[in-house]
Amino acid sequence: MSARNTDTKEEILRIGKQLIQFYGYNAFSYADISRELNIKNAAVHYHFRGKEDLLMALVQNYIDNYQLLAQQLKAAPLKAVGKLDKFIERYTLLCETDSICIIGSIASDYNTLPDSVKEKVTELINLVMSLVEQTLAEGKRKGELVFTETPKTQALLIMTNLAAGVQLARISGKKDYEAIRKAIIRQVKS
Amino acid sequence: MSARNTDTKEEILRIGKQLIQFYGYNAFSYADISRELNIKNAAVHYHFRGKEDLLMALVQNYIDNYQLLAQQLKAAPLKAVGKLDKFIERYTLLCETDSICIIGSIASDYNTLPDSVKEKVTELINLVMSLVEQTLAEGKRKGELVFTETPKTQALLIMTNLAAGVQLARISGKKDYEAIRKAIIRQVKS
DNA sequence: ATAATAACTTACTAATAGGTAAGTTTTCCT
DNA sequence: AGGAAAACTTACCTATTAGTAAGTTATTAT
Repeated sequence: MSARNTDTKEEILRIGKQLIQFYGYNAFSYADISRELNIKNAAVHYHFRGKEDLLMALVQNYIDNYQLLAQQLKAAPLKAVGKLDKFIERYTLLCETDSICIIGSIASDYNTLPDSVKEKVTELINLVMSLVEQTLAEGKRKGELVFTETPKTQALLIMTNLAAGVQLARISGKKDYEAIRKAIIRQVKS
Repeated sequence: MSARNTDTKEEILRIGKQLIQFYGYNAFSYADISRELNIKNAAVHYHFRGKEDLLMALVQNYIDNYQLLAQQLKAAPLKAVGKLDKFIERYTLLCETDSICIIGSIASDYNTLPDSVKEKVTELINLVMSLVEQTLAEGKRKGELVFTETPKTQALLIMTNLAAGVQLARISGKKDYEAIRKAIIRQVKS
């Protein structure tokens, strides 16, 4: 309750995030959100004019979040493998709640989305990709990581392993995800 | 078969396949199918009682198709890389129509599906995974392929690269997919 | 030729979707 | 204390969804 509750907006984003990662964008409704928060449907529309706006805000939220992670990793006294681990950990957490990453979720519904969202998603992907790529490049330069592909390509391989890894885990179990996770590290370490 | 049209059922499956790979399971309706085929909504229900039954048939269709591919590859006078290429080619084709693989599409909507479908999808994944795994194992045994992971893990890596590769291509373009495709081959060749 | 049946169409449901306009309550600011 | 503005609720609306029952037309088998 904002004038009743100060953070309904953030709560909506929180639930929205959960729903899109668990069910997918086209499989949840404003009713799902309002039910969960014990508010009315129109209250959700008050904070986010339409579903498109909610998704937009959600993607922006992820952008902010990954920008923060990028900063933290830059400042952190961690080796490249440690930084990579920090990144991978996010996917491991998703996996534990049978959720998938928002990029994969949105990619699957991509052809049903308005252009505005598509552009924001491109922004998110570019950010995430360059974060991984730079971590890999830096690690290689410092001799902490070893791989033969370009950092960009290696980043693509890792990202796709993770994104589809959490998707696969839903169906064939978490062991497969764990095998993937360990293999990713092995491929750039050694 | 059909009084008016002999292959309406197969046409429905064809369109259904396209729709699920382009829009996703929760984003298409029987109306989309009937519009495309110039038949009425109820005609689709005549052939497939409900959307669940259609999806079920669709997944079974893929199972049949991959079983056929498995047989063809077994009989084909191809080296392991060639067999792998045949497999990868399917994803490359998907990519060209901005479509994604059915496994990734279903994985994204997985938590909205009935148990019956979930089981069939597991069957499909097991089939596809073992096809790749066996191709890799055989290639390694014959000295045609070189990789350090177990065939099972290497198959997981390749499958996730491809599944998420076509998803990513929707957003960030086909060049990224091509980079992934080439890297997959490099990783097991030489 | 006809009866059975397969393949439909017509004409409906009931439920849910996303969304809006107008009114009400709460909080904030002066 | 008294607005103004923010944060809602109430009460709708229209479109679409999956789905069904009953009737119609075409095909097939006898």
